[in-house]
Amino acid sequence: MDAKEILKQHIAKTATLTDEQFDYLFSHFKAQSYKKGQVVISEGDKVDNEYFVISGCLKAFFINDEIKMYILQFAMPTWWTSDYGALYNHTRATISIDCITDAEVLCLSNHDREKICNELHQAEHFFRWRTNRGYLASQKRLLSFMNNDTKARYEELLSLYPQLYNLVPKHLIAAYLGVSRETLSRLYHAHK
Amino acid sequence: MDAKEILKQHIAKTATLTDEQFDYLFSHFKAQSYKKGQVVISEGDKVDNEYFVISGCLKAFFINDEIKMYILQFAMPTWWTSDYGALYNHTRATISIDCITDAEVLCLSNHDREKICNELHQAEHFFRWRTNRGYLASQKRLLSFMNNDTKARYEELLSLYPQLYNLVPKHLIAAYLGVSRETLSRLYHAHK
DNA sequence: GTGCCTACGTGATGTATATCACATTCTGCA
DNA sequence: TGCAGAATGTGATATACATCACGTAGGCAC
Repeated sequence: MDAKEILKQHIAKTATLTDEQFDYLFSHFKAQSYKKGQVVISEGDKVDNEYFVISGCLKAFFINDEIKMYILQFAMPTWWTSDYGALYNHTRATISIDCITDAEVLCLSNHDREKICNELHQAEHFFRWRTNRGYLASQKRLLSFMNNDTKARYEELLSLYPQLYNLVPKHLIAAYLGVSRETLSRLYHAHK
Repeated sequence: MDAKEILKQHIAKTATLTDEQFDYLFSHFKAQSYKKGQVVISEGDKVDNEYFVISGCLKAFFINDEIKMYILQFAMPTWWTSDYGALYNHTRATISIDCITDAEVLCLSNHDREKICNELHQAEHFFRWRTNRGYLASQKRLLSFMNNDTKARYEELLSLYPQLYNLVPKHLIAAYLGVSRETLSRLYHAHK
């Protein structure tokens, strides 16, 4: 299945577009390939695009003053990613994004998204629901952070995304869970 | 300023509606008054409405198996609140909402929101941006949780909402920060 | 193959915070 | 006004986790 078809089916779950409308929408996306390790958005950058993942795995992360990294999102196929704070508010990036594996994405500029949302009611409908789901996921993760200990969050992550365990190095999983790599290692080996 | 005018100005910041369109939108809201301590949504309830706060302060919270409470949101005037997971997915409430002070709200049913979004492109635009902002706030709080210690999060909360300090009991602030009330008390008295 | 860099494991130690227990102060209201 | 319950302060102890230090194993360049 090619990128266009993947996006089409993804959107069809939420919004009803004619083929012509989808073709018009799709004409604003730009395909892009990245190699493992390549940087998509770097802290301080001007942010113009958001990215729809076709294949591979990216990470969106924040680096604090003590050079500690926190991972906000592992972006897998059919996920959207960007520094949305910077994108929506036209500020410089505080979040960086790079590729954990080789990856193919479709880029959509902020300007074009707003233009299309304005032109096509159903596109606006789609993007409203996409954000709804992101909001719910974010709130769920926040609750999990407050309520569960590290071990429970680790098991929750792996049961949700079993492919992550073999795909990404453990210190990145630790950075997602917000614990040190040492603690994660001990947790993993402690219980059988 | 009455409830209708407050909602009108709130929406006008994001979307352009004619007076007729706004009147039509507003006709779907239902005004409601609550007393301090009154429950709006209780865990296990069927959730049909979301709430736009006109006056007062509500809290949206989660109670875990060990009867510990975590506060997801203090809902202040011009904020929206509900158990959005239950509302969007038509499941039973896992989040409860009650009133910290006497409060006035405008209720909007999920059914009516979707109907209006379908009928009025600008309404869909408004709700997309409302959720965008909620998503960004949630992500920011998640990052703050991972990156900052309790004291920094406490100061961040009070600098963002100074009125909270006198409005809500400290054990609720602790439940928002995700620490015990004892720790919050010690933190507060430790530094000067 | 040699050497280097990255990932990963593991022990020792320090620290922030939870938890339990109890004292004190505040507040609504009968 | 006085009282009960809620809110808050504070000490003692336990614990999860960070941090530092060091060791090992695997992949890749040359």
